[in-house]
Amino acid sequence: MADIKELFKKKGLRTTPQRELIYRLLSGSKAHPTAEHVYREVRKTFPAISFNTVYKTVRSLEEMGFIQRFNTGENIYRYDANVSPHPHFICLSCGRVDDVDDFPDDIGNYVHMAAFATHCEIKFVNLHFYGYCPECRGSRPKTNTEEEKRNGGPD
Amino acid sequence: MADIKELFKKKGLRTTPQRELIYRLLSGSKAHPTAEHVYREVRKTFPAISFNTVYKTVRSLEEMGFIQRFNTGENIYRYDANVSPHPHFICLSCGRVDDVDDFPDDIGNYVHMAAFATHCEIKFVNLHFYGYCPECRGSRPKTNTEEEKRNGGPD
DNA sequence: TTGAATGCAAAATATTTGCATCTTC
DNA sequence: GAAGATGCAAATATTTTGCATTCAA
Repeated sequence: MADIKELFKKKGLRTTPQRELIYRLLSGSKAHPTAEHVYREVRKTFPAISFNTVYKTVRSLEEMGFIQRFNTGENIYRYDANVSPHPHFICLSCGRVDDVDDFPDDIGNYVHMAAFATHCEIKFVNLHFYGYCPECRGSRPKTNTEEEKRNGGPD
Repeated sequence: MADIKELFKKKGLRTTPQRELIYRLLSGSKAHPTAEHVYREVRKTFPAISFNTVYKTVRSLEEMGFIQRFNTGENIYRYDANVSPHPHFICLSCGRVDDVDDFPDDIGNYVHMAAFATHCEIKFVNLHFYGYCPECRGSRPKTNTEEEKRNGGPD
């Protein structure tokens, strides 16, 4: 990876120890943390940091294209230093959010299909899968609530 | 459409005038309204209805599979009486949320692809496209902020 | 009549803004 | 030294819960 200081400079962002650590943490994580998660992690190094600083930092990192922000449907923003288009898996039981690296399609191509179908200018795409991870599959409630929900409604 | 009263009964929901109207409004709308939108609409018929009733009603309609809830990334839940899997388009300028009816793929099939790739039990999928609708395309800011964001970051 | 639905109010959760102080450039 | 970043606090927006009253079955 190129020098962080240089990358920041190119985008007009000053390099502060807090900001550098926040970006490093996000770059080194595949957990798709929320601002709160990042805050808790950064405090191990900067105990005096405020949530507000973390929040504003991830916002500017996102605005400058260093990370992407998305929402899995739990009404909490999550951040991802992997800015290339890729699907996510969200476990309905434990809430983990994983990258889906082996999805056979390049979902970047969906953008063109959607542009053709909608006559809109498509900028980016989100593809989210919901279900149960192997760890949760065994222990989740017997009633397939989610499936029933989807299939039991009127048509 | 089958008799609403019967549909509700099948799911153990009582039929109240408010609930019936809320479901009718959602069934007749392609606008993917928020709870607040529904509230404002229902008040035209029931001026005394509380937001809370609307909120609880859409929640139970969702739990019973009559509608689906999703989040486009603006941290507001939206509701859709079309419970079959279909992509959505979100305009980054005016915020409208449209169905993408002519998307060539049956995105229900993505569920199987994701199950194979993730080794998880996939229950449903969300596919969201972000961009500019024809009405907003001309009037949006000259700087392609969103695109720059996506392409200008580090790799 | 009885449990569910409604209406009102308040709590909880997360995001966002204001401003004084400090730091990077 | 000036513009941007940080830290503290409070405002905002939405979702969610509690409870007394009303209503559908």
